[in-house]
Amino acid sequence: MPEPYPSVWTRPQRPRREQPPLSREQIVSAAFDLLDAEGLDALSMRRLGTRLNAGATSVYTHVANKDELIELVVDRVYGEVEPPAADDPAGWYAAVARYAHSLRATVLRHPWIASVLSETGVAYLGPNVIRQNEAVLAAFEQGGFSLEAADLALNVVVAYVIGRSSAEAAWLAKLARSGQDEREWAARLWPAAEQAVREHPRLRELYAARRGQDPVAGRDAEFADGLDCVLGGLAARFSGAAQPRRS
Amino acid sequence: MPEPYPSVWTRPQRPRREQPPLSREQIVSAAFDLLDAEGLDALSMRRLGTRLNAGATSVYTHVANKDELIELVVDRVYGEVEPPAADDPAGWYAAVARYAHSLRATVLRHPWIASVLSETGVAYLGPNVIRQNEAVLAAFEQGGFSLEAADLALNVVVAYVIGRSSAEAAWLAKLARSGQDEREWAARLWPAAEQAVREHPRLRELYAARRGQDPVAGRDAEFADGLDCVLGGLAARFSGAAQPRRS
DNA sequence: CTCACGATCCGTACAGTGTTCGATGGTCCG
DNA sequence: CGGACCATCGAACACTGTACGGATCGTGAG
Repeated sequence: MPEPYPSVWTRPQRPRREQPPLSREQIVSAAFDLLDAEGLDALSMRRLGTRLNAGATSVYTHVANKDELIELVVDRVYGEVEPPAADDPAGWYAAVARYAHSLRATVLRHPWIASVLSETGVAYLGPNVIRQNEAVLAAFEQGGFSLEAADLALNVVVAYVIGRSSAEAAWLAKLARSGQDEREWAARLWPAAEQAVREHPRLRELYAARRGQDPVAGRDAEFADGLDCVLGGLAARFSGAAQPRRS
Repeated sequence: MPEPYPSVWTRPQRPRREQPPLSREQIVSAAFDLLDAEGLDALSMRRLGTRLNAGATSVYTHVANKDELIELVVDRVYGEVEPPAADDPAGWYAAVARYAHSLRATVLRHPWIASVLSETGVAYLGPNVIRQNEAVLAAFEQGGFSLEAADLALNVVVAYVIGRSSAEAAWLAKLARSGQDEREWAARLWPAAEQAVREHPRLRELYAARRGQDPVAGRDAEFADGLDCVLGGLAARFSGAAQPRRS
């Protein structure tokens, strides 16, 4: 590569500090956009840098790690979840159900988060996570749960919602990567699936029944149904005054 | 680097095909061992190759992708889970509970799987997964669940178990990476945690109560308790004859 | 027996990755 | 005006997954 003629004219000449140079806030936003637009694989420090009109490694002045960056982004995602309102007049059941739906919707809106939640292990100390957990505990208490029962209930609900929507999000992310429509993909999957369940009558029947149904509506309904079961179980055990069996 | 004197003598001379050269089975086993021993980051195609006394890229003859390799390993992990026995005399509840415990134990035995499950989205077509799902469906049917109810119940249980134990596994994996003891780590985390929940009375009380308790036993008990709630909810809704609310 | 073929293996190479380090140069305080 | 700070960034390091092409093998056909 021929070295450019060195003179005042060829030299980049005052790299102009024109942006409010950089800030953690900005960086997290940019990373967030990048993730939403192109998925987890597309987030590299270099690309993030250039997207900020900054050098590749300038990010490290404001963020120690890529991991740390991701923790920050994860908490920002949690910021989109609507926590249950204190003293929801519709009762704890409806409040928690709304929360669960909001949590799932948020995960599905940012499917890349699935691949990351299991590494952070639900970023325990993020301020948004903490605020929401407190609010959910309050909602359960309002419904007559003891604090220990509320804790147990919170963990059950979160586990269910995250477990379920992570799987859904992984599916959506795979779809997005391959750029195909959901029905199209499902069609291509059918032969393999039918082959795989050939010897398993129950699964075969279920798969056959699901054929040709609207997958989105089906998932929504199944989530709601399952949530109903979970909340029902919690209500039966705790609502009113009871204590959890242990401790 | 000085080129070695080229002659018959310096040339490596018949690289001797001595191993039963390679096989998908072998490769998956080696990857499995590597993952268990050193975690997900330690699995690179090159290291896997050398561990097999094979060249770095020889693996690609038997496996198309790293992703494909991981799918295979995941299904092998599922092979360790004990499916519920058909016609368990203890009843569907106990059978499913045993299955849930086995699933969790398996995940915790191989914590790296947490980071991978959410990308594969529960490797839907792996033979082991399918076999187990069929068995669980059977167990539910034996308990009087309709097939649709059994499907719903299966998904609820799996979501709960995976959601919960993924988070636990992520925690364990982080511990393993840092090489520290669990109590040690917890001690280092305390100040930050207490700071974070300062304004949140419920969480603060819960954290304080947990202080100094055995974390392993606590997690086991909480899992069992939560599982009880979930299964209770399912039983209340379906066991006996009822249908799920939405067909 | 010869020879060609297909499968297998592996060295090399490419385009990337996260992260470290040292130099650069702008900004502000004394 | 001097000097201390500090954000920025280019270059470099040790890796990564994988495509490609040549080498080597077992095997079966002629």
